[in-house]
Amino acid sequence: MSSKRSNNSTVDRMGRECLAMRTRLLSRTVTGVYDEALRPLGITIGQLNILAVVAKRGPMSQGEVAQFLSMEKSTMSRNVERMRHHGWLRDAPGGNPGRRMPLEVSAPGRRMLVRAAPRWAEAQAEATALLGKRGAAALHGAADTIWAKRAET
Amino acid sequence: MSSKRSNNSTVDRMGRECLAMRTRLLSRTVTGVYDEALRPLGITIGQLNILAVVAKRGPMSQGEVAQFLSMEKSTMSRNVERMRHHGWLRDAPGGNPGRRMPLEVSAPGRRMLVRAAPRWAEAQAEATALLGKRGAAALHGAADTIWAKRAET
DNA sequence: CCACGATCGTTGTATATGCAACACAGCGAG
DNA sequence: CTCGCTGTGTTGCATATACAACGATCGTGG
Repeated sequence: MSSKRSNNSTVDRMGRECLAMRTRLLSRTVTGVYDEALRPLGITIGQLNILAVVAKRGPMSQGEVAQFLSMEKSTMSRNVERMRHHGWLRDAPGGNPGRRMPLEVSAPGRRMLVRAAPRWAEAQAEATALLGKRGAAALHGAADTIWAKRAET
Repeated sequence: MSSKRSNNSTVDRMGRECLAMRTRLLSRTVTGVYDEALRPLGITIGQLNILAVVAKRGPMSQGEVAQFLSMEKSTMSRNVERMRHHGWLRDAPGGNPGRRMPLEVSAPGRRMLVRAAPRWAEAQAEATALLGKRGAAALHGAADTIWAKRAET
């Protein structure tokens, strides 16, 4: 009977304290804020992040972008495919097929960055307000912790 | 020229401070910890959360579960469909077709909860270690904040 | 020169997520 | 009673994510 009670309390904790449930709630909510702000431009926040990274750091292969953002290479592959079709990314000179293919931001991609910047800033402000300044700061800290641990590998 | 510099610095912030990028990194990482622990059982952390909620709170419609977990009704619909096929959830008596259909956890569902409980606890401990106790606590707080705001609506 | 291993990117399959449109049943106004 | 509204769930479509298997290429050892 005590084991049954113990099981029940674990089930209770699963429905109330689960960190996966909570991180996913945060991710859904925050992503929604940005995607709603960016929807008129036809770009998602994930794609905008990739665009900003490549714009800032210069030509890099999609594998390097994936490692920098801690994303799966297959997710990155499909994102790059869509962004190529939109004309925001293109091959940079210097790549060999089957080998590392450096990417760079094209002129339409730079225009998109310029148009998206104010909307991103609004969304960032809204998300910060939603989480509270303390919550937002804590989230930055937690992400930095993860980032550092993933960089070790 | 100052406007150009201002644009560049916004692009820089987009690639470094974006809250969506960070919440999604956290979500991917933490979800991976749980899903890896649960993979031998053939259940995902999202489905386990639903199972735990229904087990704890008794028969409820999928709409109620969706509202409780702040999930889209379509996401819930497809999850419930899969969980029905696995035999973990079934219709509870008292529903009318086209109207609210209460769900309950079946015997196989309860067995799954029992088998998953220790693995969930391990994953919870691993995720807490990954985030650090302070990070985990901050994440709980941030999720509570969001939860409260979503409940208002 | 060739076979092997390492690296990089793609593709198949499955789940998660969101928005929009739809189907369906009950309820209330006229 | 019928029409239209509301609440509930499903489905179409698109993106995000992960894992596994594959294909292509380069470098190296033989």
